[in-house]
Amino acid sequence: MTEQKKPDVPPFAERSYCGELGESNAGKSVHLFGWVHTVRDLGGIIFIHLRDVTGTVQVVVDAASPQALKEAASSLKSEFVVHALGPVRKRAPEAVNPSHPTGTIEVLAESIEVLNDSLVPPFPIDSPEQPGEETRLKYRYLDLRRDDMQEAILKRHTCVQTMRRYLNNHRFFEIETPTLNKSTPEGARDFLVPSRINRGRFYALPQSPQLFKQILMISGFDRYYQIVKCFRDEDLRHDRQPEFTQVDLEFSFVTPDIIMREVEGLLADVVRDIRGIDVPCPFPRLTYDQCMERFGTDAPDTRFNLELRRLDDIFANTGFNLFKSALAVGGTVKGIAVPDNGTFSRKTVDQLADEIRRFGAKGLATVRFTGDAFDGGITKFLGDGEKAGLVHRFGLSGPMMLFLMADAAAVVNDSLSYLRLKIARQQGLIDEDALNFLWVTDFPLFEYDPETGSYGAVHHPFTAPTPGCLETLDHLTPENVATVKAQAYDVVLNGSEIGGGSIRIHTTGIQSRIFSILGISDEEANEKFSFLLEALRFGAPPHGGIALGLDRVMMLLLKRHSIRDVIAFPKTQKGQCLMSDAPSHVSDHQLAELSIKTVK
RNA sequence: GGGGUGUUAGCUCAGUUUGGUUAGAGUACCUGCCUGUCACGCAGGGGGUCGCGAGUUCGAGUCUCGUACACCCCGCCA
Repeated sequence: MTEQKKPDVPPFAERSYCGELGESNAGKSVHLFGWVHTVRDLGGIIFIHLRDVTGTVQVVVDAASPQALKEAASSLKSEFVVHALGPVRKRAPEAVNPSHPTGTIEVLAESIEVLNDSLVPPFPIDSPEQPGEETRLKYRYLDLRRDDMQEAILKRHTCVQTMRRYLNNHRFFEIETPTLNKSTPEGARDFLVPSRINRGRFYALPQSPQLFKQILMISGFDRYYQIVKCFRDEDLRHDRQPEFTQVDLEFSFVTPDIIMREVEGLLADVVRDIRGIDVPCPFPRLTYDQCMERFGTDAPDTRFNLELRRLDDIFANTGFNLFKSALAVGGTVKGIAVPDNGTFSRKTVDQLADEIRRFGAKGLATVRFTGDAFDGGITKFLGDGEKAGLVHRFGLSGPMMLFLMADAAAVVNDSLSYLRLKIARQQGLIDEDALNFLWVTDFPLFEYDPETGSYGAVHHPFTAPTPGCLETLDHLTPENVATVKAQAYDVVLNGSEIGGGSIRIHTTGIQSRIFSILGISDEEANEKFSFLLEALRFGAPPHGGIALGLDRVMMLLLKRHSIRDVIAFPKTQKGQCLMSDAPSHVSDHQLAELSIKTVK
């Protein structure tokens, strides 16, 4: 409507950013390009909050403005893309908004040009309230405009920049590995990609660049890293997507200790840049066996206590039949003691007992310690020696509620570790600002499957045993298998595994022995890993590495509840992208080219 | 493969226990008013396949069965 002469192309090169304006810019005329965040039309005066990637700033069209400008301003709607031009000015003291980063200034509009209009957005961009997951994923481009998503994506950028800087400074080389690779039946299910040129053959997307990074060590690039997508076709969880990002590291001439120190330095830098706090290094370390004993899990949350205590000895001669029979068949008795804050009614305890049935738990015994005596629950089954044992084992002094279980070790550990976390949350024992890193070391090398009578690799088949366990390999039994430890380590943050790695086998002799224990024949090994096995014969250096889950690290550092909230374009639990509608059907022509027929 | 929660206006949610008049609220949207707002305010207005499909019933948002989708969990994830 205005007759002002405008250049064909707005002066993008002279752009200023909304969120970077401050009192030091007062008097300067600025060109702003951004989205209309809010419009407040008071009649004679109109306030517009304009938003770009740096934040928002108030643009004001005051009563003295030309009528055309006032009309243009009052016709603005949410999410219109505009070019605003005008001088920055300090606000009057009574007009300052201290809760806003740019609240001390505003831009007095001299012109406002609509570069593009917008439909009414399906949900508000300016509200901290999140729409439903489905709506957010369908309109992901709008969801990503919201403040918390902008923060997540930008901090993720900061995180990878920090990591690259650290790794570059520590003599790591960033090297790419193939995405189209060979399928290996071990581990997770592969995503397959049909080959057009090679009819009937398939590539697999990498579950991790494991073999290639080992090959790079053999090639002499003695420190490698890659921030890389990995793919696993398994069911999704809040912390598992079919494609996810690993920070993948591999070192030559290395001990677990060297790797752990480097990862500690890397994560400490990231935490400093993302959260602005210093993480104490080195991180605490626990062995796998210690973890299972004290927490019932290999990824314990150490932000609170409520540790598990083994009670087998106390109940060795118990008259309580449930415990007696569990111990008789090789089970274990463990328990946790929780401050009794009066919330443990019969109903809440029954509810907890019900929740652990998913782990196979058949029951949950409780007993209350009042401060000087036991009361309720299984009190009547407890002898004096057992009572004294419990007081001593748990260090009971004040009122406590004891949760006791007798069952197979796995059931007891799964159930009690779940209860430990659940009760800690209920009682508010967890400091949500804390970042408790932990190394878990000395994992078992193998796991025994009684159903098939075979051994499997806990980490992967290239993991080196600890030197002291080599002899046991020659007479391995289901009884002593747990004593064979791997040079493998996980890094845990607040009860979530955020990374894991190992020292690799670098000689063919040991590798063959491991394959044979795993029931992998020479032919099979050659068919699957021949290039690695052959490469090991050409002067493979001692090497090892680790991979960190970038999505999980970001989720935890930003206190989000799902890795979906730190991934720009995540998939739903059924593996679909609600925005692009992947996966989709393809044409018969495409299938024919690939020599593929689908079955109903 | 299994268990659980949810699905009502564009969005966030009440209403479902105990079936019963025309299904509500906040917000967003539209119209008008408003000269310092920043969750602007005031007045008015439009907006519903109660996820979908069957069934029970005189009558279903509400009860039953099936089903779709989203989320959480078990299995799975070297």
